[in-house]
Amino acid sequence: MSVQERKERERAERERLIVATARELAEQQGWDAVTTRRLAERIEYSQPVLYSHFRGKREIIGAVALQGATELAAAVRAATAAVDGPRERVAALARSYLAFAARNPAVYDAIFQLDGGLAYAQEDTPAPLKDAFAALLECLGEVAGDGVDSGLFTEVFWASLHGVATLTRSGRLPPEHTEPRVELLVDRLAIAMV
Amino acid sequence: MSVQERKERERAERERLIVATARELAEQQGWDAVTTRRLAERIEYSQPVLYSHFRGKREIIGAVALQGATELAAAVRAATAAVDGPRERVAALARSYLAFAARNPAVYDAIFQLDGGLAYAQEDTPAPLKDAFAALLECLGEVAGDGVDSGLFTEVFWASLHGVATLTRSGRLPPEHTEPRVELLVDRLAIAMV
DNA sequence: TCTCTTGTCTAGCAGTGCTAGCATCGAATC
DNA sequence: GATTCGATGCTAGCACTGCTAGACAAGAGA
Repeated sequence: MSVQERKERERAERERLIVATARELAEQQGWDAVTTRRLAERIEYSQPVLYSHFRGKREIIGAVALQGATELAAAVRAATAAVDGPRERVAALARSYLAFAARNPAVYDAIFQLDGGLAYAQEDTPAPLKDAFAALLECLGEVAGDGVDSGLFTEVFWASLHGVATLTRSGRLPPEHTEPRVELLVDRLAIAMV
Repeated sequence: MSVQERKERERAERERLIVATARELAEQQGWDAVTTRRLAERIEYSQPVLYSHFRGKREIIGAVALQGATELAAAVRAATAAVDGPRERVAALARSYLAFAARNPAVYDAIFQLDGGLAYAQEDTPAPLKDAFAALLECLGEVAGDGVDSGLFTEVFWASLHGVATLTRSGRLPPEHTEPRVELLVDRLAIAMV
């Protein structure tokens, strides 16, 4: 019994190591550099060990995405919690979202650009993803404005942030004017109700 | 002299064939399926021929992107030209943009997601890309509102559309409510001046 | 007709994700 | 303590990727 428990513990520990290493490697050199060979070498096991934990590279990306979604939700909640006034709260949300994307580009890609084999916007969507959307909704719901569904509003605001984040990072938007872009988005989209 | 001209003509024709075939293959089976071997087979030449026209796969993607940007600019201009009123013009622009992205997903990716080795938002940005942005600016500039730079406004509106387009296609946004999302974006962002 | 450039092909490199099958280690039994 | 035997990680290899060196043939010009 105790032997089996120890083995399971060690297995779980190794799985964490794989995910952490994949994430680290992706942030350092991009997802293209995360090959099964390199990853296996870094965790000091052979390639087939990876496949005893994950079905393939896609699932590893998915695992990083779930971890990242949890952190993104926490970051957004932390950034908005102490802010007074709906307008300023939304501005804080936008800034923290873009800061997360800029600081963790590989993780952001895992969540929102790459195929990690995860279900989005469905019943069987993993909890961390649902919760990340919920974190946005909590703050954005109060500025949707009369007659506008808070879910729809959250989707649109989120999509706008996503567009700014991805276009900026790929060099399609010059990075200088991010702050006025955020101001414009918040001023126009958010309707602070009394 | 005439011989050389004929050869140049044939070369240019083959280059068009490569780009068209790459695009077709990408739309049919996704960019992952566009391998140099498959592409070479489809154009009925060997792989090295591709490298006598382009430095590599990246440049082929870039060529598809430039072609697509030209078409996108034309589509947006065609959709907005005959529409009366700034508000409705902007709505037409948004719908035509999203329709282009939905109808040509591989081309859209080549322009806005993949690395085609092109310079964006700089002096040496290729003309088709500059012109596509100009097409957006022509229409969006008139609804930027007082005191807001039309370039900045165009960037933000474009980023929002880009977010909706990409998140919808990757399944992260449910595809059903695209129209109300567009309505919301247009109503909130665009300020129709008198 | 012969030469020589130009252009295309075959073959191969180093890398990718993934897997079959062998070897070894260690827990459980006698 | 010796022995079985299942779990587990390894080596080696598959079919594929982007890309390139070098052989070879076709055709223009003398």
